Amino acid sequence: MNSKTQARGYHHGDLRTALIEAGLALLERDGAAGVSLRAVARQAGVSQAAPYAHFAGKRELMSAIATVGFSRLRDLIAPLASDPARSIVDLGVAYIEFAKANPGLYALMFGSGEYIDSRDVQLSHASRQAFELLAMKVGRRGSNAVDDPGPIAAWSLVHGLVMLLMNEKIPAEMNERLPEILRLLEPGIAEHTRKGGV
Amino acid sequence: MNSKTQARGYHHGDLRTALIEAGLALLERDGAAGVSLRAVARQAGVSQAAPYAHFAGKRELMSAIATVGFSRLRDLIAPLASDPARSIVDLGVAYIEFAKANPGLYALMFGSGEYIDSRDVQLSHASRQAFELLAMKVGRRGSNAVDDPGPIAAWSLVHGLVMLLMNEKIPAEMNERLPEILRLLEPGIAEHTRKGGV
DNA sequence: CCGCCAATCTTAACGCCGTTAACATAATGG
DNA sequence: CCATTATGTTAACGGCGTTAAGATTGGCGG
Repeated sequence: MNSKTQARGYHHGDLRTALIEAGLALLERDGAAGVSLRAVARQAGVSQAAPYAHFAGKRELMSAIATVGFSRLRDLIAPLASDPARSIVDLGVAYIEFAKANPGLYALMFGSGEYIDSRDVQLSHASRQAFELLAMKVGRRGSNAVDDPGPIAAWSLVHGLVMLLMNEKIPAEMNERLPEILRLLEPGIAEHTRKGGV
Repeated sequence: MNSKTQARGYHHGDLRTALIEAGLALLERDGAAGVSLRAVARQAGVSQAAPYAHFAGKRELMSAIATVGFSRLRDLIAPLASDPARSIVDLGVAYIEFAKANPGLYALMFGSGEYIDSRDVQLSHASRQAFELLAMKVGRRGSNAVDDPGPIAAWSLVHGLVMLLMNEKIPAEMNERLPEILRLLEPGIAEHTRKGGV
């Protein structure tokens, strides 16, 4: 079915990709706890030690999976970020929907350094790309995203909401009031943009 | 040295407490990955299966540790929340400092359900207490915290900031601009309070 | 076309983990 | 005072990440 997922002989053909896809599948099926190198290898129809030909260890596999997650997030919000008809709140809602649709993946992407290596080059590059899309809409023009408190506040608010909702720290009823919550940041951002903008 | 930490005979005396304290110590020394039931038991000078006399399994121990974390957080912010001279931003800064001083513990408290049981009675009670202190300062009077978007937005913003800083998704230089970022929420909260307040 | 090399994959083993079962010890209270 | 019960021990199970040693194979230089 898939392009190269059919293992035939001794060699797989595209095991690296197959392992990442198997990891993504296990992540959503059984949660992060269900993702083990051995389980991923099993899922890909390969022996337990085979992944070590493509990844130095578990953290590297997990980082690769998280990188795929950031790419998907970027692809999801890119059209919204460049569409002037979409508001900041629209962007936030789409972001939250991505997290709710892929809870295991999202938790991996933003989890502590236990599973992934935050300094992995591919990974931090992918996460920066996603962030800059957000900043394009939120930030004041002419400043680079990393120095601008506006986008950072927006990302933090949205990310915090997602985490607290997912881990049941705030009640699920709040799901329907997300736009209302996100809007609370708008006056502050507007004021800040006016003060510091071009 | 400690009150009852000195194991003497066959029976420990207060093993439950000792295990939680050992877990807290390992959490900060080696990170969440270094906390295993066996390591905790070892640290407490007791056999590998001894913890099962006090906890049903690893998740229950971890939940107990996280509960202690929420109690500490509550004790830290309680005086600030009830002091009218302290602003919302002061509260947020103190919160973030707690997280930075206890990164392993904080990550456990707000981590996914993999290690802890979010529905644990003690745990959710302790986390609610801490949240209500925040709401006392941020929320509009007369509404219960859980229904008020203001406190939820404030908590989300602060929590998101902490997580993104800890996991190196935003640069560490932002540490010095936290008050500036937190202030971005103030206009929105003020407006919202005026509209819906008593 | 052939032979060799490097990449890829396998099996086997190590120590660590969570958990359970069977048993030992000690504190307590009827 | 002795039996019950809470607390602790040792031993074992399967699963995990990782490494070592060897098998298989695709591809490239001759």
